[in-house]
Amino acid sequence: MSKCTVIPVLRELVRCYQAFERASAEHIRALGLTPSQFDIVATLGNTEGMTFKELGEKTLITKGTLTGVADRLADRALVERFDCPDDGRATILRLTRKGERLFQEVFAPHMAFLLPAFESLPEAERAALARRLRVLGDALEARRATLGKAA
Amino acid sequence: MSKCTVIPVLRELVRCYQAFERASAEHIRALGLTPSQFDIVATLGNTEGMTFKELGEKTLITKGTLTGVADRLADRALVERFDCPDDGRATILRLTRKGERLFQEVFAPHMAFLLPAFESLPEAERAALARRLRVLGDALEARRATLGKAA
DNA sequence: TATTGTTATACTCTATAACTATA
DNA sequence: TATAGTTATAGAGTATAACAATA
Repeated sequence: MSKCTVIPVLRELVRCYQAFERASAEHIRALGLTPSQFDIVATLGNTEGMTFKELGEKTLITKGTLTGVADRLADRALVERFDCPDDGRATILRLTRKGERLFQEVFAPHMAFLLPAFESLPEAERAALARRLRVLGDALEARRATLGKAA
Repeated sequence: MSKCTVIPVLRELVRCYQAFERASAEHIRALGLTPSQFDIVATLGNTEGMTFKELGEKTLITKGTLTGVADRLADRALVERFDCPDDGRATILRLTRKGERLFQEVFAPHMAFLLPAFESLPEAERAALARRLRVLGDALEARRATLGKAA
């Protein structure tokens, strides 16, 4: 019925995200990181580290792939593994000091670069946008959860 | 200064997009298409076809990669190439009848599946969301355009 | 000379399934 | 038995640069 108001939202969501991706891509590659590697570094930033399982859930990267991505970051001494004290099967991945430094050195300039774009919306509208994206995001996650149920 | 209202928008944008991606991924893979291939099919859907150049601009896929993705779709007879009448250098890619059929058979059910999630927002809010995403997307594109200028 | 698409290369990501070690 | 992470494999995507044909 109201498909006519769904398509525009979807189109703008994709377009807006892609614009963000595009604007970020050059910054990321300048660091010598792939998008997946950046995803990991960004997710680990400002945390004490987390298990591969958690990391996989947050980044949409499956565990087999994650091992390889983590290996490449570890080769560059940006992340390190250590045993999870709570569960002998689990491994925790966290940024090394070098990784922390990269994260800090990169994020501030990156946000500063993006900031003017976000200022195209007045503050109140930004808040409203965030709220609605959250509602829609929750609904999309709930919708997906129905997939496993009845197939 | 107002970084505190930027981060939430960014986080929700990413999360919402990823929720959409996740919800779509299983549908797409059920067709035996990769995300990039789906991207091409979706972009070509309801068009007369377009050049590789246009397709690359719309999908963020670089020309070298595009050749390979198009080849794999052509192997499955979902797309076909023909010479651009206006420019001897250009090649137009378009959906075959089989590709059109796939597009039609896939999009209606896919939208029908996603629809309930979008109905989590009343119609007026959906329209507002689309408008703000558009403003932000435009601003992000404009921001990116400044990159090439002063380096 | 510049542009369109292809080719070649080298690497990364990806899904999947089998494997290990813990639980 | 189930779960966390690794390994192995085969295919696909990716950036880049060199190339042919056309503008």
